Amino acid sequence: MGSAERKGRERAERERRITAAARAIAEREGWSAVTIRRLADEIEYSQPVLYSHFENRDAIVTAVAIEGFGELAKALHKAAHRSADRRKAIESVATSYLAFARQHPALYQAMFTLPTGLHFAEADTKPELKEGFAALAAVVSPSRSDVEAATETFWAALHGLAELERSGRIRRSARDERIALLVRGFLDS
Amino acid sequence: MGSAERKGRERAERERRITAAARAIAEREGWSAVTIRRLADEIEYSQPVLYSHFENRDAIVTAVAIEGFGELAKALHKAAHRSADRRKAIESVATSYLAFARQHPALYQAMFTLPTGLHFAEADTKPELKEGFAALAAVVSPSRSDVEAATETFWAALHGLAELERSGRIRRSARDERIALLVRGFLDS
DNA sequence: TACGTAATCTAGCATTGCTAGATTATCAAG
DNA sequence: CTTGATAATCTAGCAATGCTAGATTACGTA
Repeated sequence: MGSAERKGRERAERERRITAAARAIAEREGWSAVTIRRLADEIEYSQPVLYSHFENRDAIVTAVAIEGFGELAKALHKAAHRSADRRKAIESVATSYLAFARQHPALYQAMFTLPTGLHFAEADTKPELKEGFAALAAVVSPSRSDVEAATETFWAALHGLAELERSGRIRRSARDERIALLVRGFLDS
Repeated sequence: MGSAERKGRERAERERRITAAARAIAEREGWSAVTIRRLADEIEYSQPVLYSHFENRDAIVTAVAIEGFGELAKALHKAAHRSADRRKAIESVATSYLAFARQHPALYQAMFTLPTGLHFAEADTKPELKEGFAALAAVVSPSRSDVEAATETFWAALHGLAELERSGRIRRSARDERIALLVRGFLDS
């Protein structure tokens, strides 16, 4: 009687479709267009069904955000291994980070500026969240004693650049110049 | 017949009360508690009156944000002149910036993460927005040729630190250590 | 086949931003 | 002082939102 397993699979698949729809709509029309009714339409179920998968709307945003952290971690890991030269590796990671934020603005927004209740540097931190941090740490400066603080600072700089660029508060034209400055600041151990 | 002037003053005063109420409620209970009905109650007028002052809710947030940029600029200017030593000046500015973000979280949110349609580095940039940038620029490195890019990068780092700290994604305990790292990165011209 | 449970839906509540149209206050002209 | 036009303000309501109680249907089991 594998019907329970089948139901489980179908449930998981439906949940996947919910987050996928949320992400797609958000990326196309912004998060304010992601309404429960709209998602219900998209998956061809009634609204209450969504609440059997997620506690509330924010939980859907959170699910998308976690997905995003996984993808960002993968991208950063890849970028970190593109060169053996430390300077080039840092630069590659920085460029990748900013490209990720630029190419998935709604996803990035879910990860960092929408209320999700996701925390780091705490006991219940999800693995997806830790991996990205690890990829940054690996490239910052494996030798220095203050790896964690240095990684946090590097991450903050990248996040700030991503945010200020997205909101049109720093010049898009000077992106490379800023990356160069940032990388230089993190080179001299 | 100075009644027109009196009406103008009363109107301005009412507008001031609207933004003040919005800011106070936001700082106490978060921006989601700032509803038009609530503000109308607070100023003891009906809801439509608010729309004779602001086009919509976002415009009220924007007004508060501009107020915030003015105050931040003042704080940074003051911090920049606290020491003649460049290293100490930078450090003072960085510390002030982060303290400002920490002490007025809702205000800072209005300035940077809520949709306001405020831009920089553009023609219609408001003076309040430019002044803060100028205070940062003054301290970064008046000698180097790339002042603007350096200032943007410094600003981004500060903004990133403020945001990641607020959302609990970097350790509060390591704040000073991160500031030290940041300042060192921006010292060697 | 009948029953009990789980899955799903219909219908609705309260709250939101915003607005049309009615009502009241204001003030110059007669 | 009265009148009438204009400006200021309010009442009442719309459509959309997140969310949920209670009815209905589907489904596996005895």
